[in-house]
Amino acid sequence: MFSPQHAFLEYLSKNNMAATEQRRVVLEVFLGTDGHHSCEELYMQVCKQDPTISPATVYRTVKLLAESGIAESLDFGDGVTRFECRYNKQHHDHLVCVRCNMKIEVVEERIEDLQESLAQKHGFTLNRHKMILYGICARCRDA
Amino acid sequence: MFSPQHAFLEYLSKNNMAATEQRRVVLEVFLGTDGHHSCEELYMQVCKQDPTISPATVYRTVKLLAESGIAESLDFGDGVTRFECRYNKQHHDHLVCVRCNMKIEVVEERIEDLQESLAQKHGFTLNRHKMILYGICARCRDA
DNA sequence: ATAAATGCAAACGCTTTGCGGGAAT
DNA sequence: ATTCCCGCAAAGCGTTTGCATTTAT
Repeated sequence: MFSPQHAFLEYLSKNNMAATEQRRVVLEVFLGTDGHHSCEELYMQVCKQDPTISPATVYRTVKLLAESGIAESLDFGDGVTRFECRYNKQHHDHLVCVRCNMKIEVVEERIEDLQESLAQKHGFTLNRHKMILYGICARCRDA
Repeated sequence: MFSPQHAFLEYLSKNNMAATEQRRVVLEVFLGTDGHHSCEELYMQVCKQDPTISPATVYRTVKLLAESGIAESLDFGDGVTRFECRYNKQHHDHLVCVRCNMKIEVVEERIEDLQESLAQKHGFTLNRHKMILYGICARCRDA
């Protein structure tokens, strides 16, 4: 009832979709790799578990994970869509090191509040936002 | 001395690049269309002025505009890179209506400050950031 | 039995690139 | 004269899709 696995099964049955072995494997791999991963990266992991699963199935399944709210898609601007787990996780933004690509998840309530009032000031009902901070991390600067 | 045209010529000569008619036309079109435009959109405008100019040249020239600091590339997440004029314009972020695609340029100094201190708190030297707020504009909500 | 999901390979949309002829320096 | 640039067409990239077959319901 409170696991992402269960949530996914519920989403599938609610939409008359089949609970296939491939979908189970993709979800398992997705949950097992924390961080922010592309479909290609996930596919490589999936292959280790079952080499007969195709890239197309990974793309298709990850899209379902996003639609069901278990995954969230991220665009760091390098042409690749990445995904992170959103299940039972609070919203956060990202701090990205432009040198080593390290990514830190950050939250700043005051920014969120200001975004909301900024949107309101312009008559907008805010749905969501994307905020990515690019810089150089401490380790790279000292290196 | 203070026009984008001059700045571009200077950038070109500094890098041993030729001041061609095509580059002049692309710059002129870019400066003449305010807002946020894709290379394809710019190409269509360019064609009206000179139908012999190729898409490839538009892509190549716009890239030069970005490298020279006259243009800035924007990624609103729909798979198309757009460009806006950066010459003598202050930094700003964007508010995007997810329904009609209207885009408003916004600035909130307090957010900028909080971003800076948030980065510092994590040991980052901040280079730049991307912030896009997605929502529904007043007109679309009332419609 | 029906409807849906899979693997495969081809197609997609945006963008970049190799090439030979042509233009700027 | 040399270097750089252009237009063209082809390739590149991550991702999506049509199709015939296999699988879940």
